[in-house]
Amino acid sequence: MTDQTGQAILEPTGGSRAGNRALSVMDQIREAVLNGSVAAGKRLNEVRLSRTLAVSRTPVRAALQALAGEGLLDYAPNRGFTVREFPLDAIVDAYEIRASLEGVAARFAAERGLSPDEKATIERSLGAGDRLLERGSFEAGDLTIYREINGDFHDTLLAAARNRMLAEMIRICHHVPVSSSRNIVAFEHRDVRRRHDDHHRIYEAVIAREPWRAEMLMREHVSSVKASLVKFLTERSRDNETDAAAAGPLPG
Amino acid sequence: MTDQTGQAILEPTGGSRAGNRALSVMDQIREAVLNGSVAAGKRLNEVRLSRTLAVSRTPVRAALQALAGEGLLDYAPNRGFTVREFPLDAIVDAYEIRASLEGVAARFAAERGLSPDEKATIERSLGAGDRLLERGSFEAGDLTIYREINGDFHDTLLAAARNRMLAEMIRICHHVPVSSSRNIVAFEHRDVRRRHDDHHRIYEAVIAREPWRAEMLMREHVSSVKASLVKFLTERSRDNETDAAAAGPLPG
DNA sequence: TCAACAAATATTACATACACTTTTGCCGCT
DNA sequence: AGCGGCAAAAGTGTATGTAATATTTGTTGA
Repeated sequence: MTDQTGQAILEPTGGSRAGNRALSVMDQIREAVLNGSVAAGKRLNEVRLSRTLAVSRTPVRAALQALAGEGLLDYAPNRGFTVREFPLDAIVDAYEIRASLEGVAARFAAERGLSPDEKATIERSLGAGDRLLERGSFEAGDLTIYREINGDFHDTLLAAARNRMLAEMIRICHHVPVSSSRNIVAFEHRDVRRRHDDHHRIYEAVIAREPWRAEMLMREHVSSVKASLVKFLTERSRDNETDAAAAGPLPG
Repeated sequence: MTDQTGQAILEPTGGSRAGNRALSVMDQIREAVLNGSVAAGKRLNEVRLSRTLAVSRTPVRAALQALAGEGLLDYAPNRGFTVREFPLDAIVDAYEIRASLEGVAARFAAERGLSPDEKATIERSLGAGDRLLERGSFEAGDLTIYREINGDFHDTLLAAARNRMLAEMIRICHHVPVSSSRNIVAFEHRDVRRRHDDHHRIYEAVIAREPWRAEMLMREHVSSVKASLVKFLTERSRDNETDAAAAGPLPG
């Protein structure tokens, strides 16, 4: 068992969050888990992690406990923490859950109304998307840009829902390893255009204060992303003949 | 500031979970938070807790971390953990979120089907409820019994959904302080009867493999519980003229 | 060759000491 | 009195040692 793989990716950098090594360590471990550099099911060794990250075991333990709370790790008494397994089923289900939750968020936003700032941000996002899609085809980097635009739209609407529990749950859905949106870039222009149209309609429903229509549209919107993902994953697993359980990270 | 209140409720008992003080401490603190014996917004002092519970700070910190992960506590660097505030709005929203999530769970259960054991459990729950409701009025303790019946129904359907993330999120919704179902017992016979009828219909939809109907029925079902809660809370806050922010625990 | 058991090793659980940050409260000043 | 600043106190963050538990390794006997 040469299990020194993976954990070498983690580097003893000071980390971004000053004044709290536990949080910094937490970010680094989460990053390593999300981008797949530590394999699912793998046991995370405290002392090795602390050596690798050049801190003591205490902040490492704190980080592991917090990440278990986020649902990224499993904990078993006297056996420590392991990277949680996310079979393909669970990943697809996570989209379904997210669709439902973001639907509620859209409904809340439509009920509660948007602040001027939020309106401005969303309208900027919609305009930027329109301009990006005008050309009819994508150039290099365009998908990365659209991902940002897409994130602004969803984040702002979620903020307008004004509910912390909802925000945290949706965040958890986003933090599913492998399926994490940043790993998915291989979408076609037509798909993106249709989703951007969805954004327009959702925003109209929110502005028109039509909560249930907003919810329904948002649900359908996220569900369609799920459908694209499934299509992408099945095609990919047909191409390279690895196992279909979505073990490895997707191509960036 | 006489802030030694509340924490005196916690006792240095060995705790139920053997072999792991952190988990035992976690259970005790959660209990204290859920039943309202430590007030919302209050700061949880590590050293005092460790003295009260007769353990060192290490398992206390672990427990606090985990509870923060459950969403019951807030954490701020260098300032420790505080009991999270749940304004009435957030409590009501939590029911809305739960309605959406349990709806998805019912859909999944209808798609995936129930095991023979699960069918048996649910049918037992339905039968027990029928018998309890036959008399037309409640006696002392009947509501407690029905709470158990109700719990069996929902738990079993959730298990049949076969999705861990969903189960954890719904569990979080259940663990909202004050609103925690065990604190709510003041429901009328007619309400319970109607909800039990809901259970029958939901089960029929699940057995008939009608996922979307099951989802819709479950959503409506949980939403109606929310409505009852709102009615109950507003009436209560009209009676005793304390603040309407639902600060104290509800009468058992 | 394999199973069962025991010693050795590895790893986590807990306690505690020290470092650093925040809060408290006192004091002198205006 | 009210305010600013400094020092003491309290509290959290981190490191590390020890105890308890799990895992591996090695040995023995069938």
